[in-house]
Amino acid sequence: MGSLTEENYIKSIYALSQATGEVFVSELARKLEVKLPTVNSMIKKLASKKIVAYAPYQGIKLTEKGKREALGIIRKHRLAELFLVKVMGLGWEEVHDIAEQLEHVNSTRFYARIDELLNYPGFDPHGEPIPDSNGKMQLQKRTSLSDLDEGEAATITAVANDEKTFLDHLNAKSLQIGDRISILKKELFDGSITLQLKSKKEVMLTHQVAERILVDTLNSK
Amino acid sequence: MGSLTEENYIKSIYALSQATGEVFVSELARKLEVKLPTVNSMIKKLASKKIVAYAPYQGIKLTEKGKREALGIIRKHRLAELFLVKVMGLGWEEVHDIAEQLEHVNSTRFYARIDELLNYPGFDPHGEPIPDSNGKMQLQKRTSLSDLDEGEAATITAVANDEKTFLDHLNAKSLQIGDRISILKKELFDGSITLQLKSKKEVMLTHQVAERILVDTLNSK
DNA sequence: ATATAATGTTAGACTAATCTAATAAATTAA
DNA sequence: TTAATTTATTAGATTAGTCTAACATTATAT
Ligand SMILES: [Mn+2]
Ligand SMILES: [Mn+2]
Ligand SMILES: [Mn+2]
Ligand SMILES: [Mn+2]
Repeated sequence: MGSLTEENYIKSIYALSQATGEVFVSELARKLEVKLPTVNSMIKKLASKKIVAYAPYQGIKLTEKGKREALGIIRKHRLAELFLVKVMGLGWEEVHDIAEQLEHVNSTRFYARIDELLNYPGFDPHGEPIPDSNGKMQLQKRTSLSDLDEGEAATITAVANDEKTFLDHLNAKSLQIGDRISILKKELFDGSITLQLKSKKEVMLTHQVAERILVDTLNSK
Repeated sequence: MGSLTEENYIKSIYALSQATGEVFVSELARKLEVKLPTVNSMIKKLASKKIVAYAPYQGIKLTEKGKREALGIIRKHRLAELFLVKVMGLGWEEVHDIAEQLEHVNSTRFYARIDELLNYPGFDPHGEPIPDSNGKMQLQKRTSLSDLDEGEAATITAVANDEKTFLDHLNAKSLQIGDRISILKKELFDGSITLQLKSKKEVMLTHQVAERILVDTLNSK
């Protein structure tokens, strides 16, 4: 087990690499809100621990060991979030910050029990897959709501952002995971979208918001 | 809020001061398993933050501010322990180490919710009083089982030690908080004690163990 | 009352994690 | 293909928390 700081680097490298595969020192510095030389020296340390592969001026890549560590932390984060919602009755908009702390708790027993109480869940409150204890997670299509065309229908499966301000916004528009929606209108000018909910209510979303909502277009009725 | 390290110093100072009022640098060093100069410099820092009062070669005393901080941490520790037992179904012998980590979680919401789910409990799974959000806790008599005489009866109200090995020992002897017991025999030679449980079963305890069991002698029928 | 033991302090060094300033390499644009 | 820009590295400093070695103070025991 590394330090809390190391864990946060590993988690961020994993998150950034999901898109591209490789991560640059500058990206990581931006994400972690530290300066470049700070990241540079931490990366050297993680490289010496065989958690990342790194050669100067090349990108950073997690090793298998690094990936395993990352998935372990992500597993704890997501289990914690679901536990906070399902067992403790907190809102999906307020659990991320607490999970940022709980993900560093070192106790197999604690997390095994959470997993058990939740009946080995596959997804967190934001629709993100929860890695199992071997790091395997269920696949999911991640189509952005902003990529749908007028007339199309879909089910909200996840959100690409855990921040309170974003989720408060969705709460205000009464959008939740699992909701069936259809696209009434898509503005060419600014990409904003008008949806119809199952309740027949109409909601307008800016492109910024829509692109962070992930949907499944299978008519899973 | 101080750092995790500072919080651990504050908690230990509080614990040690419960008996004596004043705490010596050496005691604290022993408890925290660090060397004297380490404590010396940390104490200077805590003094500059007005968390302790300290003059060289005198004892360390928590200020009001320090006491408030200490009680806040103890509150979180004990709420966490009870939550782990009552809501998560863990054993009283395995919760202390997890609570050592959870006590540093910084989230009013998390702890308010635990408090609420447990219905504002007064005591933790080891019988220790839980400070309320103002730092007030219920008084309790703390008579040690080793101070009772032959023939006396009492109810186990608390244990003076949270460690797994000790609690595993009590589990093996089937002793629990709330159990009514009576003293059958007290050996003068080594202070060991033989008890009778309500189930009529007899158990022998060494002095070492008996002195860590706290009882209430009121014949609370 | 002095020696011995126990306890506490100071000085100086180390590691982890951070920073700023200076420099170097790689990329992009003119 | 040189210049400008972006990106990364090195050097050196800082803070938190720890250590060892040397010294100082206080308490205790002849
Ligand atoms: Mn999250
Ligand atoms: Mn999430
Ligand atoms: Mn405890
Ligand atoms: Mn306890």
